[in-house]
Amino acid sequence: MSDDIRRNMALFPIGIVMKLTELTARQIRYYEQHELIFPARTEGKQRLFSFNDVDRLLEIKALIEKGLNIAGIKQVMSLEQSEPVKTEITATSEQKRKELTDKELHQLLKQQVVNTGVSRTGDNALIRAELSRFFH
DNA sequence: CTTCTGACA
DNA sequence: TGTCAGGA
Repeated sequence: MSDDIRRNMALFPIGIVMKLTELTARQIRYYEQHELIFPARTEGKQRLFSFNDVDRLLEIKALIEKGLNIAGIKQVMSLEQSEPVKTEITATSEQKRKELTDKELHQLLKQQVVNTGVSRTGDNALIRAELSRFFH
């Protein structure tokens, strides 16, 4: 797995990352404070980002744009790297939902969040209800 | 010139 | 989140 070291190899300063991710330095530093990313540091305290860090930032950016806050992103990202639960349960019904385990529910939430996005005005009842249960 | 931390008119 | 300060 020598490719892993390449991906986690700290290479670029925040300036490059800003252009690569379209995020402001403020946001990048903010996300780091909230442990969404952990860039390496030079002796002079300069942040050095790896390819993986950039990928994470892009995911974070996508989730932010879908209306999630730090808490929501943390959970969505920390859970299952894989996604066994397919679209079959996308249209979960009330009854079937009660049978789901918390793990499955989380995966389902991630899918819906990633595919649908969270409505800040609250028009998606199902997602709304579950988000309040897990993200609040 | 670029980045860093802390703070808030 | 933006932005400015003051230092590295």
